[in-house]
Amino acid sequence: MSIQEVARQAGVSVATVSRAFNLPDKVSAETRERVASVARELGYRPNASARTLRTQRSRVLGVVLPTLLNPVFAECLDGIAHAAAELGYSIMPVTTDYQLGQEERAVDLLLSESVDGMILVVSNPATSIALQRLRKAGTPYVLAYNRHADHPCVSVDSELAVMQLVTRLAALGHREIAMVSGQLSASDRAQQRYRGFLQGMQSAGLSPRLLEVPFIDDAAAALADLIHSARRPTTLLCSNDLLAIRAIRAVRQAGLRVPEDVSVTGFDGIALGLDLTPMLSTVVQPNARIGETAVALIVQSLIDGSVPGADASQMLSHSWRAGESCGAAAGSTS
Amino acid sequence: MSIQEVARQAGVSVATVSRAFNLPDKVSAETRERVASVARELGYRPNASARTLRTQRSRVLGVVLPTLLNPVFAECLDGIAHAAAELGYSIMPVTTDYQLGQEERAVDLLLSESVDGMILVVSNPATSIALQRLRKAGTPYVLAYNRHADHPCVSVDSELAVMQLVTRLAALGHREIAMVSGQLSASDRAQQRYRGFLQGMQSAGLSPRLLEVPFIDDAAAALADLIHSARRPTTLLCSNDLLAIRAIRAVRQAGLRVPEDVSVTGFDGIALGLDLTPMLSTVVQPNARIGETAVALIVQSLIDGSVPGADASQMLSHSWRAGESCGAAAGSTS
DNA sequence: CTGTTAGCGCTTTCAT
DNA sequence: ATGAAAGCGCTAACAG
Repeated sequence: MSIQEVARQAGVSVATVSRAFNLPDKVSAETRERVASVARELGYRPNASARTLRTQRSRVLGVVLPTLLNPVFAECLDGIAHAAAELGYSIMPVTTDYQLGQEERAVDLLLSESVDGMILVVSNPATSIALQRLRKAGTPYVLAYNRHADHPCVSVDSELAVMQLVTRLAALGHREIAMVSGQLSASDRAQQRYRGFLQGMQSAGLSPRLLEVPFIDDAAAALADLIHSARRPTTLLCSNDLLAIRAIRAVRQAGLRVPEDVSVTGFDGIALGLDLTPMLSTVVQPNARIGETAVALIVQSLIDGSVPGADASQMLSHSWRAGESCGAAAGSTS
Repeated sequence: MSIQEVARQAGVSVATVSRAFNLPDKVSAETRERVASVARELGYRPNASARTLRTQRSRVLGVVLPTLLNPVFAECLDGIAHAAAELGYSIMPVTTDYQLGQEERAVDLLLSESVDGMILVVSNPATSIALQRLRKAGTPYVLAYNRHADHPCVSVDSELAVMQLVTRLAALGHREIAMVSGQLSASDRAQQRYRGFLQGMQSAGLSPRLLEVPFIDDAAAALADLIHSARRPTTLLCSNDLLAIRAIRAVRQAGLRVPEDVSVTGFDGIALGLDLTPMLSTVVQPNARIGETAVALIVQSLIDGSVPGADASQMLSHSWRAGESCGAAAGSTS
């Protein structure tokens, strides 16, 4: 079912059929309707590859993200999908499973697919080879969750958010606060959150402790050790919600209560946290809006014919969900 | 950066460049390497649209699913993404937000994009207009989670799974079992699960109760009512994990314990359920494998040059995750 | 083993 | 308002 066939059956040229769809007012009403009706009858669907080849625009946005198994990214992708659909774009997501090599493969793949732009969540913008190649290619791109002075990024101020959180915890009487994080070297987000933790603890005059859990599957055991350690933390400040949920379980498995014995906080604001008992106390990122904003940035640049620069970066505001997994420090009078 | 440029710089014809990449053994080693090195230098990337237009194969699989906000579908899409990547395919997902109209739009869009095949989760295969159109178009497709005699489906035997679950509950002394479901008319899965419930209850000689929650946001209130009703159920058998998680919260908000006072069971087997406390007792579907299997079916048909028929349907095995949210009936001696 | 060439379906000047 | 024709980048006969 090509445009040729429609043209033939409608008794017009292919150019007219094309115009009837793309530049309706350059075609007489009569012709336009005849073409439309023939097209409908034949079930004609314009061929996107041909259009892409001819116009050099695909109306597809590439998305590179670590995994769909973490609801943070699923929520973000959902936001991307909606915003893209709204603006007439399709999306082509590629997961990297947190593997650097996959980032490059993903970018190459998407460049081959002639995507008009890319949204990516990389491990570390400062060192990403994929990003260098992408920039050289000249395809518009925006980073999500990442934060770096040389690239356009949509993110939240993680550092500030964690500092505020530490302040809040200190006010609740917590003095033994341990941060629980995935591998710090694995992502700039983790590092930013950790920096915020260090600063916050310093401001509060508290000494920081860190539990780094390189492999997520070891989290339970590592957490158990921490909970049973000599100076048991009164708060487990987790670097993300998934970790926090595991931490809550670890605390309870140890026979302790959350938040009465140990407070647990998360970071991400995944929707599921709202339905847990105790409701997850966490720093909420506007995940869907991060995705939507990234799409808006890309599409705007497509309209302008520009490429988003670092100055296009947007810092979206985070918020605190009080939840129920965080309370006053045990034995505190506050 | 086109194949022309590479050809020119390498001093060969475009055909030879094309061969060097796609049919390496039809080209002398020397030429092949020269082409490869020129291509590398120039950062040449074959244009997928041109190839698609020429070969009539895009190596893209379309995916139509309700939402990415439910981890079930995110897990399935993750499986699809991995299997597709493994086989050299890209994916183009479209979400429908459970809206019938969106299913048609999604299918049309993906047909326009010349996807080689589609994997879809529709509301109801029996009545789906999108499916009719898709079949007429002749593009290979496979349904996931859906189940229907006229279409190729990858699913689990939901009916059986719920029957088995009821039997298990009855053995634990539960007699007041209420099923909690989303809108039954909204999906064939919900209906199948409900049928399994009815059959199981009948076999056990128990009288079924149903709480249908049309709008998920009303779940909390509706569940609270049910829990405070005259004959409080000893088990809330939920139609999916998200509902079960909300149910657990509702029970606790009512000042009751799970599972001591009320047992709660789910259906789906989302990974997060493992980390909850109590760990979610649920019917586990192999979500990633459902996606992988669907991909395998499509790709096989692409190789065969066939279109998967209903006889290609696969029923994957489910399992029961005992978890901790389901226990013996209160006051039961078993 | 390599080159020439047609054409996939579409948009877009340039004419008329 | 409409048509003719070129060409986007690639692959696959076909010829040599």
